[in-house]
Parts: sequence; structure tokens; C-alpha cells
Amino acid sequence: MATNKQFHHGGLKLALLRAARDLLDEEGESGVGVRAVARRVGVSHAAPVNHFKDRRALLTALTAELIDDIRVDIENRLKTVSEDPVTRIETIANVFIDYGAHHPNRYSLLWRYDVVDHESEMMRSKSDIIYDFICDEIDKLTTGRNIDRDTIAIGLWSMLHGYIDLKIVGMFEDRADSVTGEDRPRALVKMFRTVLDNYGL
Amino acid sequence: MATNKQFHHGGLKLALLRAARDLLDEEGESGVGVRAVARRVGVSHAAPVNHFKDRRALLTALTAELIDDIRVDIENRLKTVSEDPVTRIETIANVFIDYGAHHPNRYSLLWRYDVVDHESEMMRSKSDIIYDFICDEIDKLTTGRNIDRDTIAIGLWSMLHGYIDLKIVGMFEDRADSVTGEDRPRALVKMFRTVLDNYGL
DNA sequence: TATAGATATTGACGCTGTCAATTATAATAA
DNA sequence: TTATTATAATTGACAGCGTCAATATCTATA
Repeated sequence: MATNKQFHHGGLKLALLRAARDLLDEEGESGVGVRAVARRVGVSHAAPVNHFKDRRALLTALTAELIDDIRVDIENRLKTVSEDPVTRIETIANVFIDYGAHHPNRYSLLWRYDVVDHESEMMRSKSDIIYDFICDEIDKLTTGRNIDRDTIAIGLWSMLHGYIDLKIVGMFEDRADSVTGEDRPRALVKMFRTVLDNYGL
Repeated sequence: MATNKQFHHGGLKLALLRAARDLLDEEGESGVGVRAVARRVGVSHAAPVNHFKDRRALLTALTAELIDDIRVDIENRLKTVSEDPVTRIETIANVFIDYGAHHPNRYSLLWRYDVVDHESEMMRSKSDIIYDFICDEIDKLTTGRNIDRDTIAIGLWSMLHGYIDLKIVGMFEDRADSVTGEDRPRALVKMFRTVLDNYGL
């Protein structure tokens, strides 16, 4: 008979993660503290230790959740799209670019190797997931040909990540732009399209 | 008659910045604290406030120094190289890639908008410097032609930054590699070369 | 109903950044 | 020379943080 309230919480762990995510959105990584999260949930400052041994563990669990969200997003969008690998790559790229634009603090956290434990059991399988999506499609294009799969994939993945990251930092803000801001990502994807063309893909 | 020792230090400001840089290399951004820096220089915990009003100000000043170093590096390397814009772009890229590989903590700090004040007087002129180097060369290639300068520059700059950043995070570590690690950057630069070719540059 | 295990609280510790008050030094004016 | 002023460093305090140990509380099981 699952009572979903024990004495102060049904699932404190879930509540903590939800609070952590909200704090991340509002204040950035530095705002996601053990005490701050506990405070927001309305629980004592040391309560989280039962579910996350560390601030590091908390941030790592949060990051794992975020990555899962992105994975689901990509999977859903890919279902609505043709089997053409290039189209699918563009789809993946767009999901990712949108994610970075709408949730800059979440995106930045994903790559903070100093506060997130990418070697943990929870993360080891996850941190490469988005990259793997890209590789899958590149594979379809390159199988049977004498082309280095990784060079293409790393090139695309690097450009994608770099663009999102630099945009979050504010690099491209006051730059004279003959291409409007919204079309810029598309221009980059199209640019990479020419790379594939060049390799005969 | 400039006595270079006042009562405890000649140039405490410089010494603090030097200590900050060392701590950054050894422990990463989180290791660069006001108190830790003061401790290393051998001065009281509140001494730095006279020269840097904040931890933020300290990190910002350090970042400004690092960017200056890179600028000097690039300028020097460009002197030893032909006037061919593509060659010069490759040179810039290589300097930057090497910097990221040898000083990962320094490179990461450059883009930490949460702890570095990129809007400060000191930074406003500096944070675009490396990007400007690239733009200068792209300009030489695109002037007179109906090609969007920024799309090319942003694409290259994004790929460059993204690759360095992802490499620091450890993304490409255990990945099957038909291209050896050292040749990877060159492969990417060459890949971008094909982009330029495609635009007829 | 008693016991055991999980879960939350309380209080303490050392660390941090920051500020105010104080002391020490250096440069300048009388 | 001595007195004055501005600069620079010290000391001590404060609240916040992460973490740990000891304690209290609730849940489930025997």
C-alpha cells in the first residue's frame, strides 16, 4: 500500500532534483547548493545527504537527468523525419541548438567537468549519447567508403557545440550580421552540408 | 626614487596575479580564491581587496592577462608565416589548439561568463580579439565577393572552440581513432579548408 | 507491541568572500 | 627635521557554504 507521503516527503529525492533544476535555470550552477536546494524543498540543510552524498553527486544526478531529456527530445523529433541521414543530422543539430538557446544554464552544466562527475556509473553511459546519435547517421553515409568517420563526426559535433557555447557566452551578439540571428544556425548546418558534399556523401 | 619594496611588497598586484595563474593551472578555477591567492603570496587574507575589489575582479583581471598572452602568441607566429590567408588561418587555429591542450584550465576560464566579467572595461576590448584575427583573414578572402563573411568566420571559430572544449572535457578520449590524436586538429583544419574551397575561396 | 532500518534534524567544524576598524608605511608639506 | 595625508596591509568579525557526527523521528517488519 504505497503511501506517497512518509513523514515529511514521499519522494524527497525527486523533489530535490526538481528544485535543483529550477535553481539551475534561475541562478546558474553556483546557485545549486546542497543547502539552497534543501531550503527550497522546505527541509533541513542536511537532509539531502541521504540521497546525494555530495554536492557533486547532486549535480551529477541532475546532469544525467538533463541528458536523458535531450535524448528523448531527439528520439521524438527523429520519428517525425525521413530516413535521409543528412536530414536527420540537421534535425539533431536543431534540437541541440534550440536546447542551448532556451536553457543556457542547463547546457553549460553539461560540460562542467569540474563539478560534474562524468566518470561516475550514472554518467559513463550517458555523456556520449548525443555524439552517438550523430555518429550513427554519419556511419550510414560513410560505410563502404574510404572516409574517416570520426573526422566528419567530430568536425560536425565540434562546430555544433562550439556555436552553442560561444553564443551563450555572448560572442556573436553585437556583431554586424547580414544573416539574421535565427537563420544563423541553419546557415552553419548548410555550411556543413557542403563539407559532406565535398566528401561525396 | 622608486623603491620597489614598500613594506611588504613592491608590486602585490602582480604577485597576486602570478599566484592566481599558478593556482588556476594546479587546481582549476575553484582553486583561485581571494584567500588562497593571498596565502600563497604570503600576505593577509584581506590584502587583495586593495587591488581587486572582488573575486570576480581578480578572475577577470587574470583572464584579461591570459587573452593578452594568446594575442601575443598569435602575433608572433603570424610574423613567421606567409601572407596567404588560409595559411594564416591555419596558424591561428594551431596556436589556439595548442593553448587548449597545454593549459586546459586557462582555456576553460576564458569562457566562464559566470565568474568572469566579460562586460567590464578591461575585457570589452579583449574578448573578441582572437575572433577578430580570424575575421581579418576571412575578410581578405571574401572582399568583393558576394559571400557572407560572418557565416564563414563563425563556422570556423565555432568548430575550433568546440573541438578544444570537447577535448578538454574528455569527449574524444576512448573513441576508436583511425586518425591519430595529434593529427586530428590538422584533419579538422583541412576539413574546413574544403569549406573554403566550396565557397570558391 | 517491540525492534530494526531508513530518513530527517540539529549542531558543530573549517572553509569561503566580504566588510569595517585599525595599524603600518610612504610620499608630501610645513 | 617634523607633521600630515594618502596608500596599503592587518586584524577581527559576519554570514554563507559543504560536510560530518550525534540525535530524533518515522515506517515497516517480526
